[in-house]
Amino acid sequence: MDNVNLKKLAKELNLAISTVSRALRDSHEISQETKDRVKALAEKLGFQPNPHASSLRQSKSKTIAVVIPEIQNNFFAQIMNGVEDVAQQKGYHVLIYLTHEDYKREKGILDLLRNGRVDGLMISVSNTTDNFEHLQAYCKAGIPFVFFDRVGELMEAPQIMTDDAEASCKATDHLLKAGCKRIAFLSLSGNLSISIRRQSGYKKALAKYGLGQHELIVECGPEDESNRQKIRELLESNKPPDGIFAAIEKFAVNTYEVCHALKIKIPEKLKVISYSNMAAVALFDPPLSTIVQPAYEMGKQAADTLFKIIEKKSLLPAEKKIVIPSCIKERRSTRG
Amino acid sequence: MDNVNLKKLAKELNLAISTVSRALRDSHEISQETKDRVKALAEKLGFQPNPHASSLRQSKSKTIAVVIPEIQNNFFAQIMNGVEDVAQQKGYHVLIYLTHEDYKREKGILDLLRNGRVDGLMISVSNTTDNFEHLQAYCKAGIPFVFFDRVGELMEAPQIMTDDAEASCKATDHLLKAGCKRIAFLSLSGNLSISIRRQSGYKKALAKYGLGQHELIVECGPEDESNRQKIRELLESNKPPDGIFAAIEKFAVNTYEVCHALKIKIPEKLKVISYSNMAAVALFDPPLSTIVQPAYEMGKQAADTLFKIIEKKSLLPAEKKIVIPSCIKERRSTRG
DNA sequence: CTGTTAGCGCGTTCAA
DNA sequence: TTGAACGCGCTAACAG
Repeated sequence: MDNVNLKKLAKELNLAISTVSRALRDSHEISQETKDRVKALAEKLGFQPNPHASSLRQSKSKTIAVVIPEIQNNFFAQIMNGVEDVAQQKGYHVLIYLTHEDYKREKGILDLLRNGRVDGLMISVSNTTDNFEHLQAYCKAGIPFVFFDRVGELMEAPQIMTDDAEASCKATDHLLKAGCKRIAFLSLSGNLSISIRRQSGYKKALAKYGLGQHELIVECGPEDESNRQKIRELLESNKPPDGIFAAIEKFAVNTYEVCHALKIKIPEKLKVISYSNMAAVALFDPPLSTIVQPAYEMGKQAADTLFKIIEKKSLLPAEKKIVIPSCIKERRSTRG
Repeated sequence: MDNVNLKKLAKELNLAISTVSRALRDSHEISQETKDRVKALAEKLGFQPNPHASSLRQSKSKTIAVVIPEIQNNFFAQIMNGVEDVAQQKGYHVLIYLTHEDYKREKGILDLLRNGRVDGLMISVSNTTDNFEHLQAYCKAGIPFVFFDRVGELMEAPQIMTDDAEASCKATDHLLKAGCKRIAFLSLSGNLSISIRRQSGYKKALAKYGLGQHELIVECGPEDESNRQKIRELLESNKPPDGIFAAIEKFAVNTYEVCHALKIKIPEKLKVISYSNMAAVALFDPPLSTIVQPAYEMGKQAADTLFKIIEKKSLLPAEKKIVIPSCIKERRSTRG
């Protein structure tokens, strides 16, 4: 079994447990010879210190948690990639939790993480989360945590996000320059700060062109069929839009599905642009113009920031709110 | 801080620590009145037992690990989804580790997991893994673990996989029926059992049509540019294939990229089918025919099986090797 | 340089 | 029905 522990090593070597412990941790107060003997045996028996014992002793778990709405979305997958890279390099372990956009689940998960299981956590909140009480507790207790992408703007915790308003403004501007007169914005329902910022960018661009009265916002959600229904109604109305800006990838896919079904030509009849991190959008019919978020980079930054807090390094004001720009990738779906 | 522990509760209530402990675990030897008092205070103070202490005490971590090659692949994302659902329901935590198809990394991760950090683990091995010594150790130690998809066929551990040979045979057959005479198979390099089984299905179908001498196997890897290079050479050779069967999604994407660049018409000049779990392939130009693996189901099954072992339930022989069928989704890329 | 001792917080004896 | 005491495996303070 796995009962190869310090006690066993100590007995085998006729040393005290603490000596073995120190030898393995390269303490300067142990002779080289002893170190060598200890390490040789540890290697031979494949010794691995029991993590729970050392966590208990040091109040340090060498583990962080990542709480995200879903994983079947390239954006969050890339985030995980970035986080895992940093964590693996730091010798940390990563717990993953999915909220499925459900506030209750999110709260339940956070409750479980309040007693030392992890040294810190990063979260992108669910779209049904409309209060932050479950997170306030962490703030007060001084437990390290950071927000990324879907942040709690009014909270003290560090936030890693993208320039949603600016990018959305540019995307809308791009549609307008491509000739659109009536642009619909497919928004993620709920009161997430990113939704609000993306909407505001959209509105700002319209206003700039004097089209403020043509705002057309459709709230979509996690269910494909319901989204398609809404989009179909929109496109079959007597004043259909000639451009669609989808706040998340899923809604662009739903739009394409409806257009294919209704034989609506993109970009001739309808131009489409969307937030998305999927590389394969370049192979869509037609290739989809996208706003690409630097997801991997965000994951890394979020992890780096979290580790800085964990290691009690003080954060500069500029490090408490990191905004990384997204970039627009123009493709055929918005060709003028 | 988080020092709300048994001791604190006990002091506050004028009870012994052990009494509080038992009350919270609903021991039958505690009076209802005491239980109520204890639970009320625990609730009020938001008590959460220290997980490291109980793990240490009970040699049970309530945590499992999932080791996968990458997360930025819909198949593995769906696997995670299935696993996480089961785990969350069972009150377990999920650690995620990415090997990036690197044997060394895989071995390093497994070494870290050998001493009680997790109660069990599931793994889909990297394609550079050609020996299973790092896993044999688990077998011998009797630590619960299961393989899924990329399994170690010769090992004792339970395996959850799909009918690779049959599905690949059917996919090749489908290409042949669509009129292909010369089909190339884009194989994942390395000696994974899934690669071998997928190849064998491909070969079997060719043999059935008396085309055994036309086998055309191209080994691809994780690097896009190198894959595109190989595919370009293949398609520009003097005897180019009229059908391509991609063993993994990535290679189909690479094929499409090359075809778009070379203006090779799919399906007129070249028919393409691929393993893939991406829903958006239906929006490709042209829509891509795919072999879809029941990834979410596999993740659930793998987790279920793992928990059965963890809970010391004996496994029926039929549960030690679970094969779930994939299904073929025909789309325009293979139209005859 | 090495050994002895004392907890970390919990669950589980054994006693009362 | 409750309490006192022990130990899971490890690290750190204190001796020598």
